[in-house]
Amino acid sequence: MTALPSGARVSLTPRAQQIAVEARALLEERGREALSMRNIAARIGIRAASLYEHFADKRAVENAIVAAGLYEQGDFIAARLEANPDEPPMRVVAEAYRDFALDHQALYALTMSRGLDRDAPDVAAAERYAAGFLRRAVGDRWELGLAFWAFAHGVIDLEMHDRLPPNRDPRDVWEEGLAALLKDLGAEGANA
Amino acid sequence: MTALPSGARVSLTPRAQQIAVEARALLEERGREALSMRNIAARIGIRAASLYEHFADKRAVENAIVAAGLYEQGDFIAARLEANPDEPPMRVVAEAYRDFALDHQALYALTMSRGLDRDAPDVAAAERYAAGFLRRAVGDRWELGLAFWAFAHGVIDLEMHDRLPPNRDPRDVWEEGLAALLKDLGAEGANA
DNA sequence: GTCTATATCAAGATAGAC
DNA sequence: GTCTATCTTGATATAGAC
Repeated sequence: MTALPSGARVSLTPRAQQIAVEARALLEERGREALSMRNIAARIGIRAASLYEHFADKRAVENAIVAAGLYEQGDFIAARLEANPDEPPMRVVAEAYRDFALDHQALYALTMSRGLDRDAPDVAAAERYAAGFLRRAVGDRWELGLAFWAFAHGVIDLEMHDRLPPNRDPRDVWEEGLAALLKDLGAEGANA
Repeated sequence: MTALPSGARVSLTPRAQQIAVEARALLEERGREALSMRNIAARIGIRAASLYEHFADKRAVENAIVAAGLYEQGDFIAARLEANPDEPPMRVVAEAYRDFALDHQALYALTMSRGLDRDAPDVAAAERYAAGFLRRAVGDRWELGLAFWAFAHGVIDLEMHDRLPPNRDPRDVWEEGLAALLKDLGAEGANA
C-alpha cells in the first residue's frame, strides 16, 4: 500500500516533471503571485519562452502542480491513517487534511481557489485519489463527509486570511466544530 | 431597529460614495478581474487618474465596497431574524448568510479572499456589526459560533469554485452539516 | 474635479533562428 | 530544447495644466 512516487502517476515528460517540481518550490517559497512564467524559468536557468516547449500555457503548469499536490496530500493522509489505526478514521483524515494545508499554504490556496481543470486527466485522477480517503472515512454518509470537508476548508481558509478573532485560538474553533460533526457521524464511522 | 442607509455609516465624501456604488455595481456585473481603476472610471464617465482625487489607491476603493457590503449583509440577516421570530436564530442567521453570499458572489469573494484592512475604521466597524448577529445567535458558545461560520463559508466557497461532486446537491451537504452543528448547539440557542 | 500625458512595470505568449 | 526579440495587453499611479 505504500504510494508510488508522485512522478510515476503523472503523464509528463521528465523535463516537464522537473519544471513542475521547481515551479512548485517557487510557489511555496515565494507565494502565489511570484508564480510567473518568467520566475519559473529563471529558477531553472532558462528563458520563459522555453517553457512553452513543455507546457501549452501557464494553466498547464499550474495543473501539474495541483495534481502532484493532491497526490501528496492523499499520501500524507494515508500515512496518518496507517500510523493511527485506533483513532476514528474521520478524525484522523480531518486532522491530517488540516495539517497538510497549513504546512503548504500557497499550494493549498492554488488548489482550492482556482477551479480545478477536470478535463486535465491527471488533475481528475488526483482529485479522485484524494477524495477517496474522505469517502472511506464516512462510509455511506457521503453528504456528511462533504460537510466535514466544507468545515475543514472553512476553518483553514478563515485562518489563512486572518479572519478569525485574534483573541480566540483557531484550534478551539476547529475542535468544537469537529466534535459536533463527529458526534453526528456516530459509531458508523468509528473505525475503518 | 431599522437600519440606516449604508451611506450614513461610512466616512466618505458624497462623490467618493457614488464612486464606490458604481465600483460595486461593476464588480457584481462583470466580476472581480473587471474591477480595475480604468473600468471603474469608464463606468462613471471619467478617467482613471481622476479617481485618485477621491481615493488614495485601489485598495481604498475595495475597502469602501467591502465595508458597505458587510453592512448590507448585516441588514439582510437582521431582516430575516425579524421575519422569522420562531425559528432557531442560528439557523436563520446561517441561511441568511448563505443566501446573501450566493446572491452576491463577487462581492462575497472580494470580502473573504483578501485580508480585511482592519486599520480602515469603516471596515473594522462594519466587521463588528456583521459579526454581532452571529454572536447573539450562539450566546456564550462563541467558538461554536465561529465553527458555524467556518462551515458556512466552506460550503459556499466549495460551491463557488465548483468543487462539490456534480452528482450531489450542495443543499444536502449544507443541511447535513448545519443539522449536526445545531444539534450540538442545542436548546441554549433555540430562541433569541 | 477632471483632464492629458506619461512613467513604470509586469504579465502571457509567439516567431523564427540556432 | 533553448535562444533572442518582440507583440500585446493591461495594470497602478503621478505630474502638472485647466
